[in-house]
Amino acid sequence: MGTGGGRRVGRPRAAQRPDSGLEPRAELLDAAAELFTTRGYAATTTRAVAERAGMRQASMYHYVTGKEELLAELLESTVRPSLSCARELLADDTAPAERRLWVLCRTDVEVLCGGPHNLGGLYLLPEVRTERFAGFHAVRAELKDTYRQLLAATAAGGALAKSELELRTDLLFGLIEGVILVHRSDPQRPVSAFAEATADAALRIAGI
Amino acid sequence: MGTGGGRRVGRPRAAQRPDSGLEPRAELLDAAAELFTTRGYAATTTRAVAERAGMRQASMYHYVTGKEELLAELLESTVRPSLSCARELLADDTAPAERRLWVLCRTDVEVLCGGPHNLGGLYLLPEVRTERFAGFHAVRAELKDTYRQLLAATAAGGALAKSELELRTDLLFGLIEGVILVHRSDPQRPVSAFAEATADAALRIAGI
DNA sequence: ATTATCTATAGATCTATAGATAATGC
DNA sequence: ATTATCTATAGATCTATAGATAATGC
Repeated sequence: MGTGGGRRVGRPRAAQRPDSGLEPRAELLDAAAELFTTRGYAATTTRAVAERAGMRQASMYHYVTGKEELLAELLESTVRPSLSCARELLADDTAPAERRLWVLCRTDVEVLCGGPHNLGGLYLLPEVRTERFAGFHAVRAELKDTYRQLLAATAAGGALAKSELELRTDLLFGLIEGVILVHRSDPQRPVSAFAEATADAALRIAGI
Repeated sequence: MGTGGGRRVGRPRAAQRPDSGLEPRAELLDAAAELFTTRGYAATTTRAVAERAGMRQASMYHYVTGKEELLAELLESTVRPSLSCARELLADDTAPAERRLWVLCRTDVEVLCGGPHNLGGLYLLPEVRTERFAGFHAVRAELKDTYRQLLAATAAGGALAKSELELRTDLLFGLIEGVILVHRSDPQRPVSAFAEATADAALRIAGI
């Protein structure tokens, strides 16, 4: 028997709503993603998250320890697909580095802007800088380092001094992480074309 | 008699501290800038702002109506210098548009990254999207439009179709607004050289 | 019996106001 | 008298826990 449809163990929910088909924890993550990105993390209460997920505030604690856990999981889940794509591209030596860097940029933009919520916006929250999110910072650092290595492997990048390479990596990665700001200014633009245009721009920034 | 030194009317403050030389309202704005950018707007309490400004929580209400007013004023004060610079550059037809656009980018980055606090980071707060900050959105829109006009006045920009021009303006403006993210990744970098490098990158993004 | 949920609530905030107080100014 | 500040606090939250309840499963 699947998740939906069948009778569920436990006291029924007070507010019955159409079955989303998601596990309760996924419902909570989904609700948190929506609220954190639109209202901000600190401004979102546990009550708002729980009610949007279809349960009462207290029931949320059956699945997560609190708001922080939701944010930490959302952050990491946003970087991980990009990171695994980045690792594959770094290992693949059949294509030129310029092309692989372009593909990485495009993929990243598609992930960041393509989802139902602007999850990429979470990177920008000031709260995220704290120690609590060390796990996220670790995967993010590894992703950024892959950008740096791919850039260094290009013809133009290989000729750069170390500090110049770092600067270009920062600019390039900054454009990609900040792309959500650009996306916000015209959400109607089709994501696939937008991702390609941004990848073009990213390579121009990097001086390729 | 100047602001500092002389005896002041009114009950003395409970916690005497070295005179900052600022008016009380400016002390509050300064404290708010620091706290909003580092901890986030929603996460900052009126108490934290007031105490950092050297007064008790309740005393803050003698100068401002609440947190929102502080944020609104900080936002507008960050854009206004850039906007007046932008207007001058738009009117000045002695220099080529390419050069004027470059100068605007450099100035903007210096303003955003040069201050004692990363005020530019406030642009990114989700709370800012609400109606309450319409004044800020108006000046920001005018600044962005100046970027667009300068870009359209360049040789490369003049050749673009309307939608392509909008896209390039969005990318260019997005890099500048998001530059604070890049600055964060290495705050040690000297601002003036960083501003020039970013202006170079901005023009490359725009396809110039 | 086990489970997922509920209701109720203690304790910890946080905001904004009321009213007192300690200066200077006349 | 005027002013800038203070202390105190009411009212409104918000979080996290305790304990009750209504399902299924055996």
